Order: sequence, then structure tokens, then C-alpha cells
Amino acid sequence: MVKIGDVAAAADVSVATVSRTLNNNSTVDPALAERVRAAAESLGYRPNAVARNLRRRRTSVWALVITDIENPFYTAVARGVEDAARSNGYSVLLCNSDEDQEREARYLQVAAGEHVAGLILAPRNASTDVSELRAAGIPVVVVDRSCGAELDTVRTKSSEGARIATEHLLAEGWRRPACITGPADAETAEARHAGSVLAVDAHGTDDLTRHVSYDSEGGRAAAADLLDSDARPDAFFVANSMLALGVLGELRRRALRVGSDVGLVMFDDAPWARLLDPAISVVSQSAYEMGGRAGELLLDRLSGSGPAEPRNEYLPATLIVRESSRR
Amino acid sequence: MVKIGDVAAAADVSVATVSRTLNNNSTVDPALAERVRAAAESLGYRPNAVARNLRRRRTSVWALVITDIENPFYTAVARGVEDAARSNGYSVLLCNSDEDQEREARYLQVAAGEHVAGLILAPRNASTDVSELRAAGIPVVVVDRSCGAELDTVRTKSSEGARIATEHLLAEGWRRPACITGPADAETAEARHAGSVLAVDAHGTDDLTRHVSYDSEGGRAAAADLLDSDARPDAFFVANSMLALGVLGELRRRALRVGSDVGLVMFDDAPWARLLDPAISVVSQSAYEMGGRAGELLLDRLSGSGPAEPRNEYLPATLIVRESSRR
DNA sequence: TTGAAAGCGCTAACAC
DNA sequence: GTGTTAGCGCTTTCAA
Repeated sequence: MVKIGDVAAAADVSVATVSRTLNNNSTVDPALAERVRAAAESLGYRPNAVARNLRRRRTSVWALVITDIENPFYTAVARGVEDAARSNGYSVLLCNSDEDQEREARYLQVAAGEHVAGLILAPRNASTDVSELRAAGIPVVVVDRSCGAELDTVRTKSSEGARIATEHLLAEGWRRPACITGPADAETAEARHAGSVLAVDAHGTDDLTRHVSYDSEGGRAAAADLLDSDARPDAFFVANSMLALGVLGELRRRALRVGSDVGLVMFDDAPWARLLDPAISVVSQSAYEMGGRAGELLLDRLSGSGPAEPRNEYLPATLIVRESSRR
Repeated sequence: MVKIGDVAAAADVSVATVSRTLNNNSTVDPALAERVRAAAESLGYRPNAVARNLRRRRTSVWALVITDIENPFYTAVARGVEDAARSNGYSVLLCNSDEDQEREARYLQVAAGEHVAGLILAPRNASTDVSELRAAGIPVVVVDRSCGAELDTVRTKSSEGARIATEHLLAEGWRRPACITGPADAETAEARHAGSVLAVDAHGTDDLTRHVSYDSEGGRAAAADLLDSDARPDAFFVANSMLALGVLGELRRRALRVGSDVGLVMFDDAPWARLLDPAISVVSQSAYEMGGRAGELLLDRLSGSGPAEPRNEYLPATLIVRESSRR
């Protein structure tokens, strides 16, 4: 391994000069700078980022803590974050918490220990503890859900999206829409439930809700349970695309045709939604943009710009009516 | 920030003893160890991983360089890698190259500079240069595609999968299957093309192939082009699920029904494949397992176990016949 | 403008 | 079994 001293010797200057030129800091004599660059080049010198990080007491990596990269929503968020990071010289550490409080806590510790420059977090719930990060001076921005602490947050207008979707179902003439949503203590799950209930209440129909884990098996089980119950729904508002995968599978198994036998709207405009026949009506949220925006907020904190008080932003949720919600 | 010296002072021992107990290295007197732990706990001590990394001259992070985390295949690979990493005390740095040679090279440099413990790479093509990593003693394992260098590699039997899928199409009575695949210089694209051609040649029909970028727009364009051409195909073998999204969209736009008007098999068992009506026949590959296996190979290198020569492994590609390929 | 030198916080010889 | 101490490779005062 060739180190800074080797370059200095080859260029016949001090290590300080090498450091300065390579970081194009203060003014270095152009002639010397040229010698340094040539020496570095010919020796194949690569600065050791670990040493630099230690000395500078900061790194150029962000940690991204989400529940599951296989959830297409978070996949897009991650891509948005990564693009923002890369174009500003940062790399991103990917952490899947799997909605597991303990694993999430461990990742937060790792992030603190690694002295990441910043952290973007989709917290398990409001009880997620980021105090250690804060104490270490590591800025954190929250996405998708919110966190107890006073932090920059960017979310989708989940409740509103759910309300509009359910109202739409009702307006189309479906009489008994059910809400299939995530765990009651997951903020998005509850917000979408609340929005849906708002519409249902206004309409004077029953609240048919199932809270299940945010995956396709959860969706399948909820759909089966609802369809076998006495209070059988005739339409579904499904709180995300993974749940919908299970719901649609179960409907298909029962030969129930969406858009005629039952109505359906799901949250998240998955790429396959318009491919199904009938095409699935969705509430679309801007996942990639959410990641990008979180990156921007983080950059603001990193550069010290931005307001003192935490920013709380909402991205729109847009109903896209296709066929599955029509009668 | 509380550091190791503070803990040592509080426990009235030397920093060496603190280090030893916290790394449960050599034997430390249980009583002292207890004092150290108590002190560390009460001071809220968190070891500085950066300092440790510098001193140990190795880190506990892996870099994962793929083309695009939004490609569901790589999403699953990433999850497999992350799980393997986490359960062995490593974190993973996520790098999207977007099939861009230059961006890939930059990420390899970052990985080298950060002194990652190891790297898992889906290379742009065989010309990807990992010599700097090798020189730095960083083990790299290659996934999905291969790399010029002599490296551990884990791939899917792409060619065989493609051949079987195309043979199946032919056996079902489709007369003119076309192959829609990725860029000619992407190894998987070429392997799947080659496999498909093998079947087509044996059957004595024309080779109808389109090389396009590995995304849904590429698939859409290729399908449109083929359907408008003089040599109109009556079936499609599509080399991955992102391409298939575009192909299926185009078919739908033209009101062409899969499984009756045209036959179709796609590579990758996307979660939505069985939801379409008719359900899509697929060649399934084990993406999650590929990531996990890559992790295992990397761990072997890291621990020095494993054979001296590079391992070259293939995971099976399995045809799952559903409805889209039937007449 | 340049160089000497003091650390960043930790681990691992080495000595006791 | 425990402590002292010399670095890991770099950046950054501080002097010159």
C-alpha cells in the first residue's frame, strides 16, 4: 500500500503539501502541485478513506434504515436516496430492519459507531430511539413514518389518499368496502385505516378493517377472513402493493373478478398495476421523490443551511382510477 | 464523546484491559471485566468503529455493486447479500452502477478507498477492472454475470433456461418465437439469446431477436418493432421481468391476448406473474439464494477457508409453465 | 507558501 | 493477567 508519505518523498515535498494539493485546499504552488499529482499518479496512490475519516471526525456515508428493500415502495425510496447521495459524494449503507425493533436499534448503533455523516430512517414507530445519534451530532431525517423526536420528516398524505380512494369506491356504488392494512402500530397502516374509516363513516356503512403484517401473506389471510365472515365486503381498499399481491391472489383463487364481483383500490402504483386485466386502480405516492427529498433535507443539515426548526413535509397521494374500482 | 480512555479511568484499569474485555479477546480477570463493562455502560461508551478500522486495517462493511436496485432480480440479490452480511456482523454499502462503466469504476474506487472488507459485484461486462481491489487484498465475488479476472462467481444457468423456455414454446405449437433480450454486451442478455437460438435453430425456424436496454421501455419498443415487422413473431421469450413489463403493456395496447393470440415466457418469477390473467409462464431463478451464496463465498475468502482456485457456481433456472405459453 | 509535528481513538506488541 | 506505548494514515494547527 502506497501512502501519503511515499508520494511526498517521490515529489520531494512534505506530506502536508501532498494533502493540501489532493484536497485542493489553500493555495499550493502550481509547480509543486503538478509534481505531487504526477507522483501520486505514477505511484498509483489511493487515499485511505478510513484514516481520513478518523482524522476529520466525519465520514462520507449515509445510513438508510428501512424495513425491507423488497417492498417496492422502499426500493424506490432507496434509489432516490442513493442518487442524491452519489451526486453529492456520499455512499449509502443499506439496513433492513424488517419491522423488528431490536434489529432497528442495532442498526442505529452501528450507524453511530461507524460515525456515518447522516441517517435516513423509516422508523418502526414513534418509540424508535434516535437519541444516541442526536447526541453524536448525526443528523437524521425521517421518511414515510414519523418518529417521536423533533426531526425533519417527509411523508405521503396517507390518510387523505385512503379517504379519497374509499370515497371513490363508495361513489362507484360499492356498498361495503373493507380496509386491509398493516400492523396497527405502523403509522402508515393506521393513517390509511383512519382515512378509509372517515369515508366509510360519512357514508354510514360498517367499518370492516383487518390489521395484518405488511406482506402478501397478510393480505391473503385478511382477504380470506373477510370473505368468509358474516360481514362480507364487496370491495377492498388495500394499504400497499405487497398486501394487494396476496389479496389479488386470494380473489383469483376464489374466481372473484375484480371490477365486477368486487371492487379494489390499492396504495402504491406498482409497475404491474396497469398490466392486470382489469387494470388496478391505485393511490400513487412518489417514492423515488421521497427518497430524493430526504436526501436534500439531509444535505441541508450537513451543510448547516436550512431552518433551525425541523421541517415536516407531505408529498401528495393521487388517486389513479383504472378499472378495478369501477362497477 | 466518551472514549476508551474515559472508560479505563472510570474502571481504574488500562485502556488495553478495556479493549480486551470489550473485544473479549485473551483472558481478562472476571472482576476487572465486570468493572469495565459497568463503567462502559454507565458512561454510555460506544466504540469508534472508524478508529478501530484504521488500527485493524480492515472494516466490517461489504460493498455491493449492482446495476439497479429497482430491478426486482437485484432487489432480491441485495436482500440475500444483506442477510448474509448482517448475520455475520457486516454491513453493506449499496452501489447502483446503472450499467454505466464509468460509474461502476468510480464505485470500485470508493470501495477500495474505504477499505471495505469485501465486494460483491454484478459487472457491466468482462472488461470491468477489479485489479485495484485485488491489489488491495480485497476479495471480490461476482454475481449474475462474469468478470475477466479469476474470481469466485455465482450465476444462473441462463442459457439452459432460455433454451428450455423456447423449446417449450415450440412444443406448444407456437411457430415463430422471438427473443427480446438485453444489450448484446451484457452477459446474461447474450446467454439467454444464445439459449433461445439453440432451440429455434434445432427447430429450423428464423432467429427473431431484439437487443434493447434492460428496462420496460426497451421491452415495449422491441415488441412494437417485432409486431410491425414483416417477420412477425407469434410468441415471445423475454429475457427479464422489466422487459416483460413493457412487452405486456404493448401487447395489451394492441389487444393481443397472451396464451391465445401470442405465446409468452419471461425470465424471472416476478410476484405478479401468477396474478395476470392468463398467468405468465416463467423461467425462475433463485435471486435471493444467489445473494446469499455470494455472501457465503465472500465469507470463505474472508476467513481464509475455501479452496485456492476460484469457484464457479451455477444456480438452476426452472421453467414454470402457467398459462401464457399455452395455446 | 511550505514543513514539522501533534493528534483522531483504537488495537496489539511487548514488557512486566 | 495487566499496563505502557507505538503506531494505523491522514489532516491541520502552528511556526517559519
